[in-house]
Amino acid sequence: MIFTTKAEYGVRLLVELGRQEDAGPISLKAIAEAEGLPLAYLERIVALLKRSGLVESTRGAHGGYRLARPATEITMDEVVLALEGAVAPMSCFVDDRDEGRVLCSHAADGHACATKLLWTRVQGGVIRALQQTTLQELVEFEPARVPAPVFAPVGPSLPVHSAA
Amino acid sequence: MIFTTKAEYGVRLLVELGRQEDAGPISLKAIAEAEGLPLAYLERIVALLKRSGLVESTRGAHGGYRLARPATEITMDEVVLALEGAVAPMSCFVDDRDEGRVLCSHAADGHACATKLLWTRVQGGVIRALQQTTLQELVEFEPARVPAPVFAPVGPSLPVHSAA
DNA sequence: GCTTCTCCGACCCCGTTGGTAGGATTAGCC
DNA sequence: GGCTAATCCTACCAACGGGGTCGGAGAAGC
Repeated sequence: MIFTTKAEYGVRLLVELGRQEDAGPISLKAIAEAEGLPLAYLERIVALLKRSGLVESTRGAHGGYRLARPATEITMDEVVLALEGAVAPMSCFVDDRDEGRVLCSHAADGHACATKLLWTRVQGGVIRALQQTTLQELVEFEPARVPAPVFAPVGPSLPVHSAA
Repeated sequence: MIFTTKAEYGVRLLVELGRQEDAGPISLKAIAEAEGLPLAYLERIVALLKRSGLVESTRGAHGGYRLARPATEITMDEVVLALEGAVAPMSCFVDDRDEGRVLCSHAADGHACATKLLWTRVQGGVIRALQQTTLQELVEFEPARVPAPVFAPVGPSLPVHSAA
């Protein structure tokens, strides 16, 4: 599993905010009820989004959350980064920003382990997919409770399937 | 984290086998020592590879493992599938092969949740990366203890770092 | 001052991961 | 036939992180 429920819930939360972008602040309680998610858990999730500057909050009665930027300018790589921390295929990838070298624990003597090539490609694929998706797209994908079209592939046709 | 150590160790094991493709069967003990991995754990991992028909074994003295097919014909999506099970971005993606519909737990009423679009794209990116990488490539990437080339980044520059 | 919110930390359950232990089976070799 | 080197197989275990709850403290509207 690539992502945890933090990413799932967080994205759904943002979609909900994006759907009513110019209404006032929306309370977590409303979102929790609309999406059927546990309120207390959402609190912790939205804190991550706030810390990353993706949402803003108003405290007190009639307070709530709103997007800090228009939905068209929020890409999913920021979102997932805020929610999950790094998007890394392996634990040895967590901190790979030292002059572009990716360190693997077992490759400390300067030679790159073969798996690095693979994980790097995978990571590239994930990040590219995230960067190319904006919050606005997701909002438009499911504007309300309209029965969705038979899932017409938006974007490029995706050969998605476990090969099994 | 996308993959666990099972994938990591399993791939390294296969690379080791691919590196000596036409020698006789190679014992796990030799691989464990060469790669610095726990033997008992490798046993369980290689069992997964065998079950999927990626390696063959010879029991008894001077026995060991060898690739069931040439390294050029082994793609990483098979390998990862064998080692990790399905490659799914979210738990609701585990079994998505019923006439192309992806089921999310909370979207049982026929409407697709917005996040599905995102997870589908991500999954596509991962699977594409895995399919396009063969074992042979990895073997050639690190044929021996030669210091690796400076590792040109695949894809766009990666803003990968933990924000936490 | 009450209510409705956001905020924040502590806590807890539980499945999975990573790894070990110990043995049973198979097969080459003297 | 025995010894030994290997695969096999099952059970067990500790640690960690994910997922979630609880209780309460601040902030702001009415």
